[in-house]
Amino acid sequence: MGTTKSDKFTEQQNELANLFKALGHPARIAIIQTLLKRQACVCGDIVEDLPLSQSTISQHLAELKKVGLIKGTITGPSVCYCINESVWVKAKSEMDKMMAIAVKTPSIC
Amino acid sequence: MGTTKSDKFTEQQNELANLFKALGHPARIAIIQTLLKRQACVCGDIVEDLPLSQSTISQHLAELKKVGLIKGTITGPSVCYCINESVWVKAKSEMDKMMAIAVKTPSIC
DNA sequence: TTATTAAATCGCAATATTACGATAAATGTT
DNA sequence: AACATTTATCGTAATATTGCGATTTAATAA
Repeated sequence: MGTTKSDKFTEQQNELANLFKALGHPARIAIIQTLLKRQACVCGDIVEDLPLSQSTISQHLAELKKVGLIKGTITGPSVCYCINESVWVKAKSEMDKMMAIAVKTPSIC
Repeated sequence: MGTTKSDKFTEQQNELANLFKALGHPARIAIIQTLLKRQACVCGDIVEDLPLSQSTISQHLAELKKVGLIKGTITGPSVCYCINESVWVKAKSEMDKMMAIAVKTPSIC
């Protein structure tokens, strides 16, 4: 095993889980925070900011890109990454739907 | 390796990542949705609802309990699980802080 | 063309996660 | 006490994730 049984759950449950999962690593949180602060930035700047190797950061960027939370465009020899606003809008609304109910649900046990 | 270098990131980044990570599996999303719908429910009911074995669900419940998103109290022979409202309030505000900025950040690349 | 720089990908090792059956622990019932 | 029920834990197997160095790829510069 070691494999998530995605086929046993709904499309919506899998999508939401994938979004959360992509944000479930401190390096990826740090990357997002950097992009929010700088609006956009070159991959190399992120590598300088974070205490991880270039190849490791490249992998984290790829995972964030896979779920659409960020996008990157080639600008000459380097790649400029930024927040993919529209996906965040959708992600936030999905997450909010759940969280808004959760914070109003009394803990009755 | 295979080990996240948590010590290289801030407490806040690790906490946020751990919350997201706990929600980063469709079974755990499904469990939360069930608890939101029923307000509270016995472990066995969740096992009946989801297409996973009893032991697997017990592990997912333990992970959600570890980060505090749910809590369980023993009632006779069974355990009643419910949303831990106060932790969700804190989690939501942390997540919102990031997401509110993200949805307003223009995609400039 | 030949270098130089930037980023992605490959290959690998270590650890983590997912899942299940079997077993154990705890409670309630007969 | 003996049994049934419920949930947690153990042991194990398969796969995934994390991380790094080395290499490759792509684009510019000399």
